[in-house]
Amino acid sequence: MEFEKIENALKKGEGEEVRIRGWIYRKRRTGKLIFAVIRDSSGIIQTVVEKGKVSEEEFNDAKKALIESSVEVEGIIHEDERAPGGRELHVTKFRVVSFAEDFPITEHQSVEFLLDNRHLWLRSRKLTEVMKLKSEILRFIREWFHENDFYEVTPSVITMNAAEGGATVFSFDYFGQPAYLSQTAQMYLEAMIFSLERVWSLTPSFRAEKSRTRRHLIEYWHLEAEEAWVDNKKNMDLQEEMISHVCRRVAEECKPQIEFLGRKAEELKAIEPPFPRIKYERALEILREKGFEIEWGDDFGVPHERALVEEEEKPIFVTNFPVEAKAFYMKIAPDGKTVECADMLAPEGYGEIIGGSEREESIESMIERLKKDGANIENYEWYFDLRRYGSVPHSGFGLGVERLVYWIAKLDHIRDATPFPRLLRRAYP
RNA sequence: GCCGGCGUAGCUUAGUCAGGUGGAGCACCCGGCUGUUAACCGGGCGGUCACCGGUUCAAAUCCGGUCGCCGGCGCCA
Repeated sequence: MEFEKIENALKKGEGEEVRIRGWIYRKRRTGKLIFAVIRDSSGIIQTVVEKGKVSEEEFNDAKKALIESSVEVEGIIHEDERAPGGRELHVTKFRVVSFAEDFPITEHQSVEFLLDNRHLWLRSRKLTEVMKLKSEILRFIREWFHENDFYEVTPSVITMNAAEGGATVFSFDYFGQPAYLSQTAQMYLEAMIFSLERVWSLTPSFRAEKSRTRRHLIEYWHLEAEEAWVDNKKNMDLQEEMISHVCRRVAEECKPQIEFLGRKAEELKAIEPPFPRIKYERALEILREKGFEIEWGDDFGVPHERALVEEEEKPIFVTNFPVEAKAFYMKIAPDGKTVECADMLAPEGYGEIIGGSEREESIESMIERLKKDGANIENYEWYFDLRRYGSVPHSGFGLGVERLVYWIAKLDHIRDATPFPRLLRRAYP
């Protein structure tokens, strides 16, 4: 007999024989009966081991086996209202594959202890559901790019460019030369649009900033796209279509995962184009009406973003930030003061999930802004070549995958959107 | 980097204000129970009170310092 996934075993009828394998999730004993709840990747089922119905040795093994012991179990499915879920497995054969030692995680846990034991806490229901959801979100993202004529490309994560803005980078010795861990693949993607026109990539990105917030990871999965012949408006159209596609597909296919996590499928179904678009200037007015003291030129902090989206049900775009608040590669707008950029802020106060812009084509304008930042112009020569040989209008955007998961899964901290979070004070396990 | 909080058994904690032999629940072990749902009942095992120094007859407790973690801000996706 083949092993059955627990999900399927639970669908079998009264009296049917099944064989499952997994880990002991909970165990209760009462005299001659042992109730062992078994979990595998698909779900959990209560098994009943009764003295006399299995060999003496098997009964004793079942008695001894602690939580998280791995087991193979055969038995008969019975409907019983006393069982969680109304169905259980009456065991005829109980084999312990490996006896677990005392499992350190018990009913009361602190954040610190769970992070120290992340490798074990990944077995919890919550993280299991989040990891399944993340896998599906990535699948839907890939689905959308494929349907919209994008090529998936694989840029390098090791770079000589100390990258954008003033963001801090991790540096290391590359056979005697200084090199850095990438913060963005954007410039490499820009190079590739001249052959592939529409490209996207999924890479790890690294930020050495000492950020201590619930929405920052030191290492995160960065999804970036770059599109030839596309301006900032069309760029926003693409972003809202992609996000809406992912939300709709999650609502359709991941209902058990999201509802376990407290996110209603209807809330995600309601996410569809168009998303509200407001200019930075208008956002300033809204913030001032809400009592913030904020000057033209200031970038938004967490409280500002939260205030802009706390009452929204869909994500919003904030466009046309002041030139001095954004990176050198963003195209300067006709007004001369702002850039053709757009930040997508997730609703319910979750804040920025995407940053995008139309790219500057004037080499002079970029050099001027890079000099203001004190950057070494020589490092950008190859990038300027992209403007020298048949430049075209183009735009792109970058999305923090964990931020998307954080919002969709309604998490209270981004660390739970990734299996082994790298945080300011933690890179173990 | 700044501000705040916390650190007592494997885990979660009481005790710290007001110095005087560190208690409990969970986990684990032993025993009991033929329908448990975080099972229950009885017993047992388990402590460098984060670390270093000081005050005191006496420090988990008071004082000084160090380290670690958490939360918020700043910075950023």
